[in-house]
Amino acid sequence: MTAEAVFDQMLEVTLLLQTDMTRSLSALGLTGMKTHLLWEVHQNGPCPQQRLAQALGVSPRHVTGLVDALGCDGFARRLPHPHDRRAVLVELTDKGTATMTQMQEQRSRDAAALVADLDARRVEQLRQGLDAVLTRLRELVADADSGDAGGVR
Amino acid sequence: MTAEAVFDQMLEVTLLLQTDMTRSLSALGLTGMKTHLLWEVHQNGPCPQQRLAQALGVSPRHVTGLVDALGCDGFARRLPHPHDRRAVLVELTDKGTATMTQMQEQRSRDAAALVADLDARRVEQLRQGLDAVLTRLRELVADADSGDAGGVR
DNA sequence: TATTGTTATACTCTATAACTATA
DNA sequence: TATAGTTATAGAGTATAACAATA
Repeated sequence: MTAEAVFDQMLEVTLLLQTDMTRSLSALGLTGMKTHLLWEVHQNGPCPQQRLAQALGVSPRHVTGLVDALGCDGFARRLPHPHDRRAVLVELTDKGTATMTQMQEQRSRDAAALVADLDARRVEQLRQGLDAVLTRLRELVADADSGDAGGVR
Repeated sequence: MTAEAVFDQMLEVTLLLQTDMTRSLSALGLTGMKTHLLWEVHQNGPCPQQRLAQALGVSPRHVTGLVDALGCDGFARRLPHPHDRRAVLVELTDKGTATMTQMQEQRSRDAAALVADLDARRVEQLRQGLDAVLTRLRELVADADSGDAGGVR
């Protein structure tokens, strides 16, 4: 059935995208989590670790380790929080900022390369198809979520 | 640009599919790797660990651990190899076979649910669009591969 | 001598709990 | 008393290297 073909394709996309991302990040000495953290700080500016832990959905302890490692590799550093002496702010170094900027540019190039074989009408059809699938997929995941957490409902 | 919208959608598909898969597998006491191993054996029948290591792209040592864990949880077991006393064959238990069969059925249901909002023509358009994107994506990944491994060439 | 699998060891990612300093 | 972050500890997942049994 065609539905299964589409599902298989999406699984392959998932596999390839993940493989490629893991590999290109590890060439920079980064992991998905470290990159996610860097991305948050790049988007929102200097940020206390507590908030990063919530944004990334990991433990505060884990953020300590992440920031330690990113500090070691020169991507980020800790600043004293101006009003709360318990907290620290994490900010990007020049290297961290440059890395995030390059990543954005690379993403644009990859996006263009991916649909290079399709004319504009086809790309738009693809976008609409993926939109419908994503709507359903979000529902499926949310259902499983509440089923896990909420029990009977 | 629309190309970037499509790219973002594919990233979201990747994220959702992976989140959902990790969660539903862990409810069964499985990981992606263990499931992949089970899948190989389910498809190809009893199999020496060496071949599994190559199929999964992991170290032989890792397969030992995987098979130990799967044996512990009753999904698979080791058999003596009939012709080579160095080797063992890994085969599925009834529980392992039943689990793989259920997974296939669930996959069919999920595939149908995902495109439920689209008529057959739209699904076919989506399939063709994804096909073009996948062709490019495979190239991108393969290029990065040879760039990593093969050097200048 | 080459191959299959295992024992020994280590590194990364991630979590929980106890503790310190500050609010 | 509550909050931010760190120290201590632990458990997956994965790798390499050395070793045993067999080919």
